[in-house]
Amino acid sequence: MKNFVAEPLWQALQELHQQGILPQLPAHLELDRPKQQAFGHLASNVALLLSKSSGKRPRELAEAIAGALPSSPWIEKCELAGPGFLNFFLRPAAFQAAVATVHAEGERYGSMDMGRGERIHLEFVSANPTGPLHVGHGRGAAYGASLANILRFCGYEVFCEYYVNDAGRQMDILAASVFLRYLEVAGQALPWPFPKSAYQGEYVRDIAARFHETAGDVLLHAGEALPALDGMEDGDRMVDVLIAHLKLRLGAETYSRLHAAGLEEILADIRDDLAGFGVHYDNWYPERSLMQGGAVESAIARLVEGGYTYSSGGALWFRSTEFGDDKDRVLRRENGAYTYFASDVAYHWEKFQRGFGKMVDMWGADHHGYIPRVRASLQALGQEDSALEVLLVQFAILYRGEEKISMSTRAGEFVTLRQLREEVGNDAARFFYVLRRADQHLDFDLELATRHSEENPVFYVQYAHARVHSLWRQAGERGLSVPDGAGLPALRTLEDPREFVLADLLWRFPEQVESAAREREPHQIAFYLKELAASFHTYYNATRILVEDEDVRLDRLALCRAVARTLANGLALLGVTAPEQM
RNA sequence: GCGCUCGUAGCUCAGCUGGAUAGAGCAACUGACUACGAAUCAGUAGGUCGGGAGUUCGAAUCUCUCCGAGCGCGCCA
Repeated sequence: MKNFVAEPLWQALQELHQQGILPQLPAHLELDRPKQQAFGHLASNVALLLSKSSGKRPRELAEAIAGALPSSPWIEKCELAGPGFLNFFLRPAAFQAAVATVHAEGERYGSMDMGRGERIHLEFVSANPTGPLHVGHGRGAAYGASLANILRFCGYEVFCEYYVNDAGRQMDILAASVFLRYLEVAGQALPWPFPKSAYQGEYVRDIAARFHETAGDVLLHAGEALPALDGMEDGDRMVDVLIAHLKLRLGAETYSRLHAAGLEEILADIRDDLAGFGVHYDNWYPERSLMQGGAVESAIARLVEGGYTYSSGGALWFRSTEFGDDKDRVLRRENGAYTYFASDVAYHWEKFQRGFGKMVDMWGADHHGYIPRVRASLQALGQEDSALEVLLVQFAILYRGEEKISMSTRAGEFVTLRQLREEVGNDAARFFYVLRRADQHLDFDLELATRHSEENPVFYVQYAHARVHSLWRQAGERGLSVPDGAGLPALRTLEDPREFVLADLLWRFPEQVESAAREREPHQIAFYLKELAASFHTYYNATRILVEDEDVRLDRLALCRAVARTLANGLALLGVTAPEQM
């Protein structure tokens, strides 16, 4: 729609440029939608921007531009206003064209080819598989999946990946936790209370019980001489002692069986949970494969060859300070083990090797201090700084009424994503999650969400969609003719200002999608949908749609149907259903 | 202490690469169903955009500085 004005405006500017009145043309044209009706449908500030380089006063320049505008079937008039704004008023035909465009493009309305098939690697959630996903992870899932949909809609080829941290110490702690519960299941009492630094959740007990069913008592011997933990502080060292004991007593093979039992079961649960939430991945990337495939060694070898490393205190360090990081970072510890950072360097390098020139990572906001070092490593490995984009997602803060609920995975007192989905439903959860900018804290009040779920904005939007379909049902019952898509009405009768407001909003959808994609902000779609639904409800309450006059009726139905189509397209981007009845 | 993010109506939040009188939803108050779904709508009230200074035709938006909040600063992941 902006092209209706942008093209003639651009012609006028070029005309003045050739005449020598404008020494310089703007890099791009910006058209605003003024808040006040008196300022027209679209406004340009180009005269204000060009006044300096042309040495002319803004109003004088605006006048010249207005005079050079070619005539257009879409533009009613162009007025000068304020310090030098150009205010454009559109003809009804411009709005009527919106309805026809929506119907012509259907499910593809709002899509575009901005990305031109560019490949984007999108990594999100990637929670450690040490327990079920909680509501904080749900936010990342909803945000990432919606962003993937939006980017695909804009012509990008998006590859979604979940990075599985299956190699770290946290997994060892899980294995130890499962083992202790296993002893209890087998009827063997622990010589000390279950450690607080181990995973306490009920799910650990369940995994242990199933593991006992398949493995039997063959691991029991390792529980016979458990290390004395008396007097030891319940913390990292205590679990390390336990892990060391287990590895020694069980042997590598049996230990890895125990390790795998926990990992596989939890991972299966996470996959199932996300799939049920409408979140799909193209690949699940195990951290262990980096180790086993030698990717870590080769990435680090590259850093060493490039002269970006040094040894100190028996450890291998990366000079990340050369690329703006606060301090240098350890890649390989004194004990020879690689750090988590080392595998992350390898992981990002490996993504690049797979042909992804563009990587978008979504991390919890508490990881923001981690960005400079990863960015540094990519630069040291010769990649463009812009190759990696990190989006931070604040964790959701969960409330039950006034009471804040803590979400420590180890303590096991968290609300799972699965529980949330069951309580409020997928639609409400998906919509609610993207109703805020990702980098803002999200207060999620369970009591409100469960008790007053009908107050959730998602119902407001879905209701607007259902109302349109209700019109069709009504028309059918009364034997009235309805537009059938093939024979779209000419839309001559649409001329109510409220109809133009709606049509103008329909025009805005593609612009909003583009903006959401560019800024990586799905919440823009959610806000847009609320606005479109509100305008529709207003129109619906003020205007009778199913009137006797057939021309008017068909036009209004076509407009309503275009609204429903646009609502459905937008909801689909957010992974929310568009019901025809509620 | 250093770094990142943030501070907009009673509450929760929008505000598009600075644009013309700062918006929405809840909550409060007043109205609209013998009418296509009242899960809705119309209206009233509510803000020195944390304080101050600067940049310019023009600042919630950019810069600086204070105040306040959250997070991060490990040979953890």
